[in-house]
Amino acid sequence: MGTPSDALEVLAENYEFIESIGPCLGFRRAASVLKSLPAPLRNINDIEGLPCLGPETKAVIQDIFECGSSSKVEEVLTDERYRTLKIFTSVFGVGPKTAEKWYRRGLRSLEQIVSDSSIHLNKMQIAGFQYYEDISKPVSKAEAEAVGHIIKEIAGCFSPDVTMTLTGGFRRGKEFGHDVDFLLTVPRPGKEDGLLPAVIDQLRIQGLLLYSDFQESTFDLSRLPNRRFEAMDHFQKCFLIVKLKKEQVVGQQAEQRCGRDWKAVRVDLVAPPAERYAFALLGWSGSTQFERDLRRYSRLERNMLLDNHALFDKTTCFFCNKVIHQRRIPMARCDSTASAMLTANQD
DNA sequence: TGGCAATACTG
DNA sequence: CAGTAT
DNA sequence: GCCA
Repeated sequence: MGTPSDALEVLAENYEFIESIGPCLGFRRAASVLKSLPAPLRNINDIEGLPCLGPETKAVIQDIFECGSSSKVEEVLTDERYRTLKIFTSVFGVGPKTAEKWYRRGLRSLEQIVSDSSIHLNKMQIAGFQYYEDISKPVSKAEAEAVGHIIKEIAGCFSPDVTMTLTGGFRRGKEFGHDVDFLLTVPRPGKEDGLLPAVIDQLRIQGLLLYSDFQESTFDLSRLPNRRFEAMDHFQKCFLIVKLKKEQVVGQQAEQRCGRDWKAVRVDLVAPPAERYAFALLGWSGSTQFERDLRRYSRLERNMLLDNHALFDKTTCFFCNKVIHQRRIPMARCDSTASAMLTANQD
């Protein structure tokens, strides 16, 4: 669409495709700032005083106000290379490098890719093509909740006191997403270890598991400036594609005769130790741009290192653990607080 | 003019 | 290590 | 591309 932030995102994506990371980030931040505004821009003067909006982004926004579109953006949108890379990178497992490689070989469509026997796809890309129709469609909130019921049911069998939280875009209030993210925790320390393998096994047994990539991620504290805690923390996650039966989705009729009664959905599950829940929640709530800016702010402005597990103070060489005594803060207030200094937590 | 989030897995 | 994922 |  023709909103200024969409236009800036197009330019950001184009710079990503030509592997020009700087301008890409510049346009991404600018787009995020516009989305963080309480009300849409009325005219070009409204950008006065906003961060991350310099001469280049201003010109684009001005063009949109004056002409209804920006010629630079329109040019990108009609560019064959941009259009092709956009299609290629829309496949799960295909990034800018692979897309570029295919483009250079003269390939222009997904049909050409799948029918080219000299192309060797990895496991992720095979799943990406196999379920492309489904997983490239947006996931509705109702679908996300239906997936939630399935996972919660299974996880509850493993451990009745499991808690499950919908994160990602849906936690930020979005009505649609490209995947569904859940955080799972059990109060008993160490008990979370077997959780995801058990969930994955059960999904497989029920015939609902279409793709699974399980990751045992180890958080190595000894790598930090502080070598006093030699502890290793871990933190499991998995990237899945699951079969969601349409009858499980509230307010949706299984359409008979023509076609399947299910849809493939991308699902990410994360199982941190209860003690790490706050950091995991922060890290998995997004948006991508918000997470980047938060980490950059931690490091550059506060001399701290933030990741999905912890916040480390480089000045005192201590981990900041106060925040694990969680307070319930509405997302909206988190966002506005943070976006006062950072760019926004919107997509 | 340098720097742009940070980390884990696959092949 | 390069590439993709989050 | 924007900023420190």
